[in-house]
Formats: sequence, C-alpha cells, structure tokens
Amino acid sequence: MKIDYTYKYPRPAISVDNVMLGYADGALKILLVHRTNEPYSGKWALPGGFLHEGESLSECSVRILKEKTGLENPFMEQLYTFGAPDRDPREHIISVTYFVLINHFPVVENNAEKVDQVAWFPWSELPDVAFDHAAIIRVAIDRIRAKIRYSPLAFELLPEKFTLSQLQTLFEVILHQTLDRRNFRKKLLSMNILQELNETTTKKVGKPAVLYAFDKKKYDTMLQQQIYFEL
Amino acid sequence: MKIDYTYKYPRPAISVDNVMLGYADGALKILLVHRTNEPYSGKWALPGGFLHEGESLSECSVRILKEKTGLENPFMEQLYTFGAPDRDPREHIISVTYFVLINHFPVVENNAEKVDQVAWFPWSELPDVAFDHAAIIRVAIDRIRAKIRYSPLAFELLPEKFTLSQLQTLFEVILHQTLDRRNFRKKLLSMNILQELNETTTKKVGKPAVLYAFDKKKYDTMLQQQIYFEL
DNA sequence: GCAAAAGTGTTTAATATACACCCATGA
DNA sequence: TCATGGGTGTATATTAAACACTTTTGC
Repeated sequence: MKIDYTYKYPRPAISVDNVMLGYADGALKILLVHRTNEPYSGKWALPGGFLHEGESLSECSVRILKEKTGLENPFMEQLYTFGAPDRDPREHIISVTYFVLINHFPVVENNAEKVDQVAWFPWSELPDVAFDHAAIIRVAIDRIRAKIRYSPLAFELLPEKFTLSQLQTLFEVILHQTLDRRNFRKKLLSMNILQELNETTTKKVGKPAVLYAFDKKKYDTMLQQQIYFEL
Repeated sequence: MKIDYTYKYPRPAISVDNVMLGYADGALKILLVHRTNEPYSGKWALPGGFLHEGESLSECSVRILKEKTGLENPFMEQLYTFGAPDRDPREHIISVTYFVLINHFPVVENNAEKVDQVAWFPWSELPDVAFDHAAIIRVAIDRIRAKIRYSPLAFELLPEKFTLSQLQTLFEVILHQTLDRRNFRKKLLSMNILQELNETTTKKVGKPAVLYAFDKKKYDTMLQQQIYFEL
C-alpha cells in the first residue's frame, strides 16, 4: 500500500549508482545495465536505484550490488555525489555514487524475470551511456588511477592467488605505462605484504609461476608503523 | 506562497554543510555557527542549509559560504556525503559536505539581523558539536592531512604573499611533525612553483624574511610535464 | 651588543633506475 | 629442441636526511 508524502518544499530524489570495476582478459571492465524504461530506454547505464526509506547510502549501494550480481562483500567506497539539477530529464535527482572493485566475475546471466540485462564492457570500448554516467565513470577511473599507487587496491581486482606477472600487468593496464619486471618484483617483495604460496600456476606454455596472496595482517602492521604502500 | 509537494515515496531532505578551514595564530581553525533552533539548540554546528529548488550542490555550498562570511572565491571541493537515517533526530537528512579553505579571515561580526553567531575554533579546542558534525570534521582533517602532501593546498590557507618560514610552520601544524628548515627550503624552491618577490617582511624582531607568492602558471606547467607536487 | 628569526652547503644514506641472461615447462 | 613466459643481480644516478654556523634587523 502506498501512501503519499507531502512536504512544504520540493525535494530532489536520491539515487545511488555503483561504478563496478572488474579486471579480466587484460582489461579493466565496467558493469552496465541495459535500460528498458524511459528515459534513455535502450541505452546502457550504471547499476543504480533510489534510496529506500530508512536505508543508509552504503546499504543502498550494497543492495544494488547484490541485486545485480549476487555479490556480498567486495571492496566499496563512496566516490562522489552528483547533483546538477538537469542531470536527469525527469526531475532533480541527486546521485550518490560508489566505487566497487570486483575480483571475480559473477555469472551474469539474464537470470529470468524482471532483471535488466547486464554486461561487462572494457573501459576503452564503452557504449554511449545514459544521463551523466560517462562523467561518473571518468571520476571513477581517475580515482583508481590515483589510488592504486598508494593504496592496495590492486589486490581487490585479482583473485586471491595471483602471480607477480599478473599483478604487474594489472598495474600496467591501469597506469597505462610499462614497468620493469625486476624492479617491480623487488619493490613489491620488499614491502613484505605478500605471502608466497607453495603453489605454482600450471600453464600450457612457459615456466610455471609462483602464486602469492595479499597478506592483510602484514599490511596492517605496516600501516601502524606509519609505512605506506607506494608503487 | 508555499505549495505542497507530494510524492509516492518518502524522500529524505538534502542539506549541504561546509567545513571551512582557516589558518591563523599558528593554528588551523574551523568556522562554526551557534544554533538557536532545535534540535541541538545552543550547540555549535557546521554552517549549512537545505538545498534550494533548481540549485546544484556546489551552488548551494557557495551560497552558504557567502551568507556566513561574505566570501566568494575560496578553494572548495566536495568532501563526502553522509546519509545515515538517524543522523538527524527530525528525519532522514542527507548531508553533502564541502571542504573550504580560506586564506584570510573575514570580519565575522554578528552582522545584525537574523544571522547566527559564528566563530572560529582551533581544531584542537572544538566545542561539542551538533549532529554527526564531529565525524564530518574528522573526515575533513584527514583529507587535508593527506592532500597537503601531494597537492598545493597549503597556498590556499596563506595570504598571497608569505615567507618560507610561514609555509613551513603551516605544514608542521597540519602534519604534526617538525621539518628541517634547510631541506624544506631546498625542496620547495627546487619545485620552481614559487615566485620570489622583491619584498621582505618588517618584523619587530629578527632578520626580515623574503616574501614569496605561489605561481600557478609554473605549477600548471609542472603538471603538464607529469611532475607532481610532493612534500 | 644581544636577542631573535632568516638564510645557507655538504656529507652520507637510501631509494630508484637501467639493463640482459638463464630457467623450467609443454608441445 | 624450441617457443614461451618466469625468475634473478649489479652498477649508477637520484633523492632524502642529517646536521651548525653566519647574517640581518630592532631594541
């Protein structure tokens, strides 16, 4: 049952939109949903929705994430709040955006029912997107570019076990520059935040690579000593 | 004339709150207003207000700034958006917060009329503040601490002409550590972003100090060459 | 002439950069 | 055995850190 809510002053609506970034096939990818309603019907857009009653902003972001992907505990942080009055043709809608890093790709099936079609797009081949979502995505990419240098974000985009080469390639893709393999390994290993596993990859080709895992305990110890991650 | 606005779903209200930081007498200070209305009547709070119809978030922040201080063009950036449903006892109010740096202290007189009493408080001697404003201030201070290291924020807090000692003391206050005078001067001067003026301070005591000004053109050139400010 | 703050260089340690060959595996 | 990607060390350059005395001014 719906009741009506009446206010003396006009109120903008509040939506939360997630920029969900994943890394696969050597590219950063962004999850978009295909709109089937107006406005911008037929265009792709960031997964988002309106804030529910009694819900906090981060709860809303988590809910949207779960609805679209089924994921529950990825890395999330608030990105920015967009509030230009004309950013939505319907009315003034404030969008609080979140930045989500995903380290494995959920089975994004068109799981029946009313769920919108969702798809991952490489950041270099984004379709035209609805609203001001292109600007939002730009802010997200700027954020990850800057922050991956001084924060252990990279590990949020890789599977739990990864090789140093995979880690290096991820940095190279995001920073858009090549890095020296020996210097990269020296630096990362000297930080003492990686746990070397007794496992190697089994590849079709080339020498098997040792697998590592990010060691959060070591990382926290490092922070307490006021030593900071920095590439 | 007020008309009523009716929505099918409840809508949180949206306010904008400014954390305005200034530097004087060797301390970072924060501008607070004294509340005379409920809730939290009698407590101090961040200057803020509700978003007007057709107004963007940054316009709202600028308007509030002008109302409280008369200032028009200080450095401003969005800080964070706070949206816990219980952060305001009246109802769900989302607060989009802005971070404002002020390099000279406006005459903050109780300029008649209905204007609330405003005052600058040193960050180490803040009174009990209303709502979740203590948390907001903490985020602002974390932001300036982190950002002053890699962004030329410090110049936004000093007058146009300043001495290297003043600049150094400002860094020391914000970072809460002492810096070596010779190394500090070497580093700042080698960045080539300061313009040496043909003026010196006239003090009661000690050797007069050469005045410098931040040279934004040189700084922009530096950025284009992908060289970044870093203390 | 003295108190107070400004200004100035050098030595050493730490960190960053550049660079090329051998190794282990699967086909 | 060869193609492929993994793994390793050293020399040099750059940057950071530590440190103490002289200068200029007002009183």
